[in-house]
Amino acid sequence: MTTGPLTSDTEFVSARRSEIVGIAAELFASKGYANTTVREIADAAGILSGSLYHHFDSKESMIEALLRDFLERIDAQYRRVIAAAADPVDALRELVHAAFGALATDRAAVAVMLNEYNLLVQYPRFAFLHDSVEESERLWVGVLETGMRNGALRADVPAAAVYRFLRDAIWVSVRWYRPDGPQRPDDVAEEYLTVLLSGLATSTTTGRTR
Amino acid sequence: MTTGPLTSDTEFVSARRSEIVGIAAELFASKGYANTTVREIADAAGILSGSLYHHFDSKESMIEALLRDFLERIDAQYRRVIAAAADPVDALRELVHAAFGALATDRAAVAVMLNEYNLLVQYPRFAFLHDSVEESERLWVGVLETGMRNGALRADVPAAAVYRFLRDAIWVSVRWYRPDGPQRPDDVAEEYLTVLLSGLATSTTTGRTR
DNA sequence: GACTCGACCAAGCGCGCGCTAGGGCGCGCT
DNA sequence: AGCGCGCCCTAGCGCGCGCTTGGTCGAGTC
Repeated sequence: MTTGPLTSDTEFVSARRSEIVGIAAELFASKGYANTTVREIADAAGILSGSLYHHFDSKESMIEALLRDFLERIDAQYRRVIAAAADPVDALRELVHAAFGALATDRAAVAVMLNEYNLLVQYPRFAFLHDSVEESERLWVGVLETGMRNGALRADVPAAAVYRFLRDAIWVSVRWYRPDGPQRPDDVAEEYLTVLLSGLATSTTTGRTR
Repeated sequence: MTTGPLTSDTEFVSARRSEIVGIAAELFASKGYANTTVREIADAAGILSGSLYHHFDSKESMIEALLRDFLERIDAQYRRVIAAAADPVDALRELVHAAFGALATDRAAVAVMLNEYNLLVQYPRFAFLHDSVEESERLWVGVLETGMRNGALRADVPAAAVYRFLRDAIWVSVRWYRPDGPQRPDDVAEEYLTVLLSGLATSTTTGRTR
């Protein structure tokens, strides 16, 4: 490594390149990957389209860089909060907060992940998406199952189903969540957790099965 | 109207046209609208790309026909189950079942709606999407608020937030739900309703607020 | 038998896309 | 002063896209 004493041991990428990834991310998030042209990305970056190819060898590698970076950071974050949690319910709470936190700090990346995952994951180049999603599932399901075993969480619904439910409900709220609005990510997380843990019904509700 | 005595009073469209809409829907759902070419749609229909333009005047009008039809039917379905319900909780249960039912009968349309809504709604031509989504929200929120007022549902979370949470969690399950799998739509609906109404926590769980 | 009409074919146009090749320019290092 | 290199420009290639135009064919109607 010849990145000098001030850089970390992670691979060095130019600041300009990271900046362009962020610009592309915003466009991908708002109009979709396929509907975003390299000319639009270049315009937004203040350069010509050809100049993008000094930093990337294709449009695909822009979205790849974006998603690799995001998934790596969210995975590290999940591991951190699980390690620091006192018990499974606490871990679950912190996981939900972490996911909503990502909604604020990485809004564009979450939107791109949500919108383009199904398309991209079909190609070998983006197999890492599938790996990362599976790894997250392993972490969440582990927390849920521990909670079910020790009786803190109800065990009559499969942990994997609960996880899918949660993940989707959280990620998809990127569609309407506005970071400049009145609600902080932690507020939304608490709202979700309230419904998730205690349920919508009151004690007067009859538990009929239809 | 000159559609003959056997057709309903709804606008007549040729059977072939409807068939092609269905074929296009599958492609739009699996690879995205922008990534589906008119040549692929024509191939799947067994004709040449130019021949599509006998039935439609553009690729856009195919997705428009698909979504108009779907939204009209789901709206009618929502109204039907609300009118037939005995109380708000019953209505909520039936709404959830209806939404999951649409997942089975109109999988492609739901997927297209989920994936392309944000893009399409920006164009005046697709303003009807926004109208229809607002109408659905009105219906669901009405049910939720009635339930909150009469004490059957907890009232400390805004009805609109609960609705968004529910809608998203249900629709997005089109990403993993397999109609040919072991789970019937009603099974999944019951699983969702269990968590939704009663919550994940058991009585031993402490209700800490972080 | 003449006519209509819905369904499709044959051939290809023009545009905008992702991407390329080669060159210019200034900053920092020696 | 000279050089290397990171960054960007100029100019444009070729392909695949949505869509068009004019025509063919067969079933139904009187």
